[in-house]
Amino acid sequence: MQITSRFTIAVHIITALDYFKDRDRVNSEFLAGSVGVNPVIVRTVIGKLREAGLVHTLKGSSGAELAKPLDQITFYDIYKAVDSVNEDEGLFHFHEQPNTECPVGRNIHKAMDGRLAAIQNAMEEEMKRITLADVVDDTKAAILGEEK
Amino acid sequence: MQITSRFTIAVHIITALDYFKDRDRVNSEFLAGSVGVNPVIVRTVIGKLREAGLVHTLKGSSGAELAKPLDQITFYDIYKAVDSVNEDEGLFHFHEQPNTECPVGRNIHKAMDGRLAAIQNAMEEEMKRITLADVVDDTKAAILGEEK
DNA sequence: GATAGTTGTAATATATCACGTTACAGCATT
DNA sequence: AATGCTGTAACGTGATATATTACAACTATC
Repeated sequence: MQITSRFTIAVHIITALDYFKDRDRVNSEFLAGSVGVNPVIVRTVIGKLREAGLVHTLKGSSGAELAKPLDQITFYDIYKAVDSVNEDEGLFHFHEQPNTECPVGRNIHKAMDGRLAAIQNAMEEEMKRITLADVVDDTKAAILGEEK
Repeated sequence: MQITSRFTIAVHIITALDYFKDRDRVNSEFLAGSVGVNPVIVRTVIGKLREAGLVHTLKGSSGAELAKPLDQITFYDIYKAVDSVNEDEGLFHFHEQPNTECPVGRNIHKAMDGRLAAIQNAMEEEMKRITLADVVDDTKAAILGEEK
């Protein structure tokens, strides 16, 4: 399994919104051209970012504006915004019908739950350490590095 | 998205193999009854564990024997054994066609790759800290705790 | 050594989900 | 008023996870 590409698409979009912020007509079609997906995908991802309070948009009007400075938007914020993992059930899909008439089946869930949560937490804590400023800075540096 | 239930099924199976090790007829049907899935699923999961060198089995003969002590089998070992995440592409599904004619599209991948790997690594390191002995101990303790 | 039990694995079915695509109402811009 | 854009619904499609049937090859037991 893999975490949905909506996550990397969202990071790509925010990076592009910053990079092209002084250019006009940064609409969903333009962004879709950069990301390489359908414009509807871009609009739905931006919709999720808006719901999460990360960007502001105006219906009928091009583009989107970041709601916070880049260094205050973390990978974790985006990961939550685009529903990367099931909110209710968590990162791990537990088999759904362990047999309650078996002592192991009856107790394995509670023996594992805390540890599965710890693993997911370790991942999420690492995501909180990474900001969009990090990615934008590195992207810009890579672009400058191309010119030789 | 979620990590396949084959992971928790594998942990359940190993726990049951230990718990019921002195009982005969611990075949795939018995295990399937405890886990709550089809016996063929049990046999394929055990097959993955065998390929990874975690258990020994004998074709035509019931059950499986652990190849290592429980405290030397980590969640990470099982996670790798059952192919929980795509080996080649990693935990994150990167959108596949960023536009190479766009400076952002051309550079976003390398600006993100190292950070995505760090997140996956944080998760995997946490998995290496948890052993099957931990889960088996807690499961047995929970079973004993029931008796009152 | 014949019989019954079991594994390993292929083949097929089904459900779910990610992503693509079309369509269009409603709002903004000119 | 005309044009462009967003937000969102609806539907299509391919990939994947899990279930299920079937059976050859092997083991255990009598």
